[in-house]
Amino acid sequence: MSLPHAILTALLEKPSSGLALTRRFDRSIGYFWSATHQQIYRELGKLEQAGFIRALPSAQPSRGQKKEFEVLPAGRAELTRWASGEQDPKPIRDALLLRLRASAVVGRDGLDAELRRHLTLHRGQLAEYQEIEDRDFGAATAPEDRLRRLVLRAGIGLETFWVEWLEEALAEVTQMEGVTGPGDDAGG
Amino acid sequence: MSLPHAILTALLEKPSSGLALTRRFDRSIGYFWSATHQQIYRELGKLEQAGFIRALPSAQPSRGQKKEFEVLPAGRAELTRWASGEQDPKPIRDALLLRLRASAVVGRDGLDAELRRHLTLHRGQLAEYQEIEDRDFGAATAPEDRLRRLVLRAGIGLETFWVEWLEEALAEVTQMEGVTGPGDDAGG
DNA sequence: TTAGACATGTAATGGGTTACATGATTGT
DNA sequence: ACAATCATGTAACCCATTACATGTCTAA
Repeated sequence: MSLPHAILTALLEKPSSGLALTRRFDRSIGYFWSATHQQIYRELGKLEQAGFIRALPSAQPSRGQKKEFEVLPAGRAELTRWASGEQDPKPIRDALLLRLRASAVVGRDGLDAELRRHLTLHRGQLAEYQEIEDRDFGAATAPEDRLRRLVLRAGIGLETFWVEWLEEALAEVTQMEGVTGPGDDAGG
Repeated sequence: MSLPHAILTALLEKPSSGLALTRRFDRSIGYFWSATHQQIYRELGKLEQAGFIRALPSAQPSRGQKKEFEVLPAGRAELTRWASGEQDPKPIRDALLLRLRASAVVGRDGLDAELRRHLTLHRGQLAEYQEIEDRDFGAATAPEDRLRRLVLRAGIGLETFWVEWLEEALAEVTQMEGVTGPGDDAGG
């Protein structure tokens, strides 16, 4: 149950409309918690019902009209409660690793191309993060900035890990080239 | 749509009953794709319907009776197709990072305790992985073993990243101690 | 014959994804 | 008038999670 809290955080940082939130979830917040506009609108409705947020008085309540939300004290309290509680980390759930394990059984056809593709994607993401760090956190000292920088550095660390691991994986798979494996149809 | 393929992979490695699969998802496979027994039973039903797997003839079809499954050629073909296709990596979705960002807005109460708790959990998981690597992959040379080792090394790399990042985060947060931040109720 | 472990399954709920629908605003 | 874009919203489907239900086997 993190999406409502992601939205509360975003709205505390800056009151916004549903579409503006969607845009922000495509940028900074989406870097560690993605969401589509449908999820966001549905959740905004629930949060309003629960009394955690309200539409800014200026906004007309009609379809197609912009409608901005702000967080109410109850919403801030709920976010504080959630942020200060306990929550176990979720186990890894990664399809590429699963496909690697499957490749060990049914053969490595197309595997190195896919690894190369992922390597390119992760290098791009890493470059994007590093650009943000250089631009926005040159000499951050305020506590909020330090925490936000920590979050960004997690993204950088994760992408760095993937780049290094993919390079290692490619080296291994390339080395196996020509070697008979199950399902490769090279050895019966 | 990875769970059915995870099950096909597991069944190709060794035909099993639903409960036996559940056990294996708690160990090796679950290290990168977790699933509960309910998910597994439901998916086994679908896979059987689709003609990808079948119950071993020996198994009686009654409730409470063990029922073992094996993969049919169509199932192997489907797994091959899936493993050799393209699939983009999913964006990061991590509640702890979200809570850190929320802490930047509502205050850091209880944050360092939670970071310490996560650090302990990740250190434990890392030790478990390294034990498996030492025990099972002392001098692996077969292609399948190399791929399985690569998967394990991804787990090790990820846990290593988290341990290092959490240490960095703890140092930062400890350094902020006593410094006024939003919602800390130390500065109004 | 009862308790406990083994084994499979149903039901309810909620989140995530995709496709589609509707209205408002702006520029030409 | 028209098209494009902005903006909000509905509907359907699937997956994941949790709680619960049912039957079998084994051994005290």
